[in-house]
Amino acid sequence: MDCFFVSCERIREPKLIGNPVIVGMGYVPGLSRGAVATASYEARAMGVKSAMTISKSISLISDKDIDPSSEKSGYYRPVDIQFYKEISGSFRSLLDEFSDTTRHIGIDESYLDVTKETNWESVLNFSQNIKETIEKTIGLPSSIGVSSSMCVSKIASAINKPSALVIVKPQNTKKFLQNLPIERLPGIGPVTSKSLHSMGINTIGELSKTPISELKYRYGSKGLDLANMANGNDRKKVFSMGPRKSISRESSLAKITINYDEKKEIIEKLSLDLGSRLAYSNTLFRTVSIKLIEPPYKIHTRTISVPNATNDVDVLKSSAIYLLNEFQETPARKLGVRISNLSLQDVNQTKLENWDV
DNA sequence: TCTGGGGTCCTAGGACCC
DNA sequence: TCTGGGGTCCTAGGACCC
Repeated sequence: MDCFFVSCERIREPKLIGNPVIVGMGYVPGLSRGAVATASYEARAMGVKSAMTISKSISLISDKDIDPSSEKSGYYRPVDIQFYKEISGSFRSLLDEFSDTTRHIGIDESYLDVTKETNWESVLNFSQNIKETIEKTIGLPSSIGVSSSMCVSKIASAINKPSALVIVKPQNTKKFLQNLPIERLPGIGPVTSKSLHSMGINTIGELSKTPISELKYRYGSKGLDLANMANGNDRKKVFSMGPRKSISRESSLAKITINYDEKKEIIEKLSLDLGSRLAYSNTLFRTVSIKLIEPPYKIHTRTISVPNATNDVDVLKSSAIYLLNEFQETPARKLGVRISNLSLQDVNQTKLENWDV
């Protein structure tokens, strides 16, 4: 989806269409707080970028709801993740009608296996049809990339945003990737990118010429993935999502605190929050983790596993608090609780226990 | 540059088992 | 008392993604 959060706001508030729009996390209407989650393309053209502070953004584009007379003005809205999730759901089910094999990633991105289309002409029609249907029935603008691999399709979908349709035929893959910066490859973040630049590798073409042995030596299994992607040999298949591996809750503190009771209270609240999600599913957990971010940004994690899978909220809560004990004196800016090692409750559990007896 | 919330995968070391 | 080879599970941290 193109600037998904903004597009969602435009669905329920059409006056935002065509105007600069900024959706901010931690933003409170009327205050210059928080950071930019998503900016419309009109706002981006005026210099607003993701993750920029709202106050910086307001210095570029003032808030039209506050100052309607201003020449350079746009609309600011807080993130309403529940609403976006609803829209995401309808867009996913729409895509599921187009292909048996879909993989939905995050809130606004999906892969479709369209191998059954037999030629590129039909792929083009198919893709245009999807794009128009999403636009007409849900009101969402989107960009689509088509190729013979997930990796190249992803890059292609992003290369001409917004509202783009890019098809890369197999014989053109090398040429397409050749001069793109390595940052376009999924899996290359700030750390890997810096490391590759230090080796003099700046484009995907240059990466593809680097000996695989060297990439493997420096980056382990990831090095092999990089080599494959750079050569357009990404063999990952589109498959539906497996079961969820972990569930977590975290929250940034209004103020950095060192006080143990305050930290404990937050950990308890997050645990209960997680627990309430378990109550209505038949999910069991075996492992509990906490996360504590110490200023300026040092991440600590502690983990403990219990012998038997459970959905007992008290076990969750007391485990989390037990783990917190090690950080009695540590200042925290953010705290989180996570459960993992998930399994589904076995309906025959009781029977089995009886057998054990 | 500063740092929201929810995830996944990988690595490396340690404990433990046969 | 010293310690092979092969394996599993657990934990802490890091990198990355939307």
